[in-house]
Amino acid sequence: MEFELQATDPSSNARAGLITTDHGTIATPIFMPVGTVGSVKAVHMRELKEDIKAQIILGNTYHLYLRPGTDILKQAGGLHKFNGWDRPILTDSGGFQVFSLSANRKLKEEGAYFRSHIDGSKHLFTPEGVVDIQRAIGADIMMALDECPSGKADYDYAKQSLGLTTRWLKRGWKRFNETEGLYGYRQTFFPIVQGCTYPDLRRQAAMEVAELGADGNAIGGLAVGEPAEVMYDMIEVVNEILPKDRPRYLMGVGTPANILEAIERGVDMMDCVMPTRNGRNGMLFTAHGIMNMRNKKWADDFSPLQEDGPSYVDHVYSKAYVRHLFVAQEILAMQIASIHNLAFYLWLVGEARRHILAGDFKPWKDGMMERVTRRL
RNA sequence: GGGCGAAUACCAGAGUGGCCAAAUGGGGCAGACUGUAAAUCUGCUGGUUUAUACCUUCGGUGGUUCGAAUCCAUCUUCGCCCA
Repeated sequence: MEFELQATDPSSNARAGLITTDHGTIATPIFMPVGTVGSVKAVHMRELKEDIKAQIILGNTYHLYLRPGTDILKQAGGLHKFNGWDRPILTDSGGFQVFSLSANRKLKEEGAYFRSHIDGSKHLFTPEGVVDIQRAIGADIMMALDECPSGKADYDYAKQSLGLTTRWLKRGWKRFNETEGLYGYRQTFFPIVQGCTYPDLRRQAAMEVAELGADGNAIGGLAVGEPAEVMYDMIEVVNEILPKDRPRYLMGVGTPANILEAIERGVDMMDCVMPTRNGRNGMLFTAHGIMNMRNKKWADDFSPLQEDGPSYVDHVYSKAYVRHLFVAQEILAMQIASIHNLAFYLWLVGEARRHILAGDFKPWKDGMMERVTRRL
């Protein structure tokens, strides 16, 4: 994987660049739709490409390991062949599941013991094993196994957790360098900076991560309960240290506003379930504000979903119709909402990139902030 | 014409003397959701600007009772059966 830094905004740390993988090029800053089990929920591959204009999607090690399992993925020839997506794929390591399924797990030095949410069976994720699984999945970018503590974790816990994450990182990095991809194309491995909301821990983690010299670096453990301002501060602290010539991936973020703030602070890649999950639950993000499609006020509003929206669903369907579909619990409601939200997210980062290249990102972003946070 | 049964909040439907402003489900309204155990979850849903408070409600009217959605009489409407 290569990264070319193309431009930096004159009045902020926002950057535009190009990531090249064996499955194609990614123009940054980029938002990556989440396709946990190998599917971006409610969205076809064709829609992802043609309507949403996704450049890279996520998969999840935890979910794919449990189902369909590495055996099937190997037989398929990797996830790209299995799900029909021939552009880049990034897989999360399952570190976040260790956090979000915390009721069912136990952390030990050797790895994370957990029970399957599907059938209750017992499993162990080690830093090495998770690399092996991601080799089987065939992700272009794989992630280190980490622990993602709550945004409210105290200092002692955060410090001890970071120690574990760092030791796991070294083991995973070693395994990555000792193995090769199974399907004839290159894979790369991103380490993850943890450290909760504590600047000294974040700095320490960022330095340890930077030392590895990986193709790209991730910032994890944010947007997990801490105030947004704290998250922004942590991004600044970490990005001062992470190398400028490698992409920076802020994991699991976020709202359109979060994304603009992160880009301003030098983040290049982001992912989040918000456009799809909240979309399925009736929430639409637009360039003019946020709409809850179940609200009665849309019942007789026959104007297009978003008149100047980037996706065909914005023009074909009216607000009143989409509200009707949500109220009637029609599957189409979720498809439309997911396509709309993802297309908007991709439009947003595309505009950010355009303005970075043009040198006027900061004023554009400042103007957008009020618009994307407004409640319609 | 006769007999039997039923009428409860937006809908369906419990409740058959006080703990009933009235279960439950649906519907409606609002909120939450950030590396997806989520087409999920939470609240509200007679009125009174707050309420362990008061007021108005269980087809209509009139009774019995300290007290009625619940008992009695009668009327109305609907359903079923007989003619």
